[in-house]
Amino acid sequence: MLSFAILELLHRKPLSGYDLRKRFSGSITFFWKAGHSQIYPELKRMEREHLVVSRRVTHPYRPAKKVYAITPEGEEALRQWLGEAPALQPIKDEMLLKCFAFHLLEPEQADQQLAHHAELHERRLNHFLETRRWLTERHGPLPTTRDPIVFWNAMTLERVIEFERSYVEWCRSALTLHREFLARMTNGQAGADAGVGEQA
Amino acid sequence: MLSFAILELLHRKPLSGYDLRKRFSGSITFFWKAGHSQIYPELKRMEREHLVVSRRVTHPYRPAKKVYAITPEGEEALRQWLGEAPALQPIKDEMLLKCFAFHLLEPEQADQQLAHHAELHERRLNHFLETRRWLTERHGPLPTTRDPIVFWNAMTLERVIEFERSYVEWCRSALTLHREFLARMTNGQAGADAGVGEQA
DNA sequence: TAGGAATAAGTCAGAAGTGACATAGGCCAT
DNA sequence: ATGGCCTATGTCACTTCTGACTTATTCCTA
Repeated sequence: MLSFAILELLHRKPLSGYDLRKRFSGSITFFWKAGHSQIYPELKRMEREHLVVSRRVTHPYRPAKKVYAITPEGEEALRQWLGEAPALQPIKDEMLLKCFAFHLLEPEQADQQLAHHAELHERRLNHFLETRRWLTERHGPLPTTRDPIVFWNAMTLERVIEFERSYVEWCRSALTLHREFLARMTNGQAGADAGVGEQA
Repeated sequence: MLSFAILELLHRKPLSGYDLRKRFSGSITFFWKAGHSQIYPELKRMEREHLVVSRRVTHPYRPAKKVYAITPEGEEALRQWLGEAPALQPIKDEMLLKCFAFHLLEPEQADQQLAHHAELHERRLNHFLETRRWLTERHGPLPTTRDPIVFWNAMTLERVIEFERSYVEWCRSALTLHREFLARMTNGQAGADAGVGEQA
């Protein structure tokens, strides 16, 4: 999988391992991330398999770098992979796993965690919104682009923005519902089903 | 991480490896999944570390099973983990990675993939909605529960339902926008910026 | 009576991913 | 001149995860 992400980036423009590393912890992080300890060995493997070629580039006052470019074979592999329908991603979310177990925690601690997580996602949301602003400034209003690359970039961005937006919303609504739940518990402590009767 | 998911389930009720495996490919799949080749060794490791204890249970007409139960040490570990704030999950989604590269594909192929993916997520959404119906039938309308376990179960479910809903919506809107994009391309082929003028 | 499904428990090789460690030159500020 | 940051490339040990293979019993159906 990582190899295809690399191929896609190299298809746009030849890059060094260092450049790739910056992308995988920067703009591309929306949908894929990788550390440099994964990238360098992967590039070597890909060169062995002729998907990419490297060229040594020396710079008067910088360490030499190896700039990788995609080969026709690499492009072929990329297109082939693109044609296959991806399977559903399994959802793996530590926060949800914890949420599932929150009944073991003091209610205030659960609230605290929800509030904190809302903040984390909101921060990432703002980052994505900024990226969108930046994209719009460079390429004009996105619904009118004529560049397929910009178009699909924008579509990808929309998805992660929507993801973060709905996550933040969920945290907030869970907080509200939890407070209501607690109020229900302290109000009519006696009858186990009092709340149901009141609502009906 | 897997160990905490296991501890949480064992806290509810002692289970065999086989039972756990069913949960990790069934109801619990919303937010965590694991194969049995992960579960069995993990249980052994956890028993070595005294987080769980196993008891051999023989059954007249079934293979013998090992039923695992959480220990006080295990519960302590679970509570401690629960108290720590989880970090943001990195988003890793093969579909989004492909979407980012769709400019390399024939437009019809991109449409096909989006439509197919919408269907996959819709199917999962329907599955979650059914789970919610089932939960409501058993425990009454969720906003009025008095059981913390049911409450947090419901909250977790709400999140994954919202996730799937927004994913399906995104697929559909991307499809629509893509068709508009293509129309814009074939309409005013000549001027590179004709579309912008028309919109303004 | 043969085969399939469900119950039950594993192993193992390999891929993927993480975090720490290692090295090295140049730039800039204190 | 010393320390910290940026460029630049790597290794290594470890954990996690995946998919395939293995074994055994019982129950039901064709």
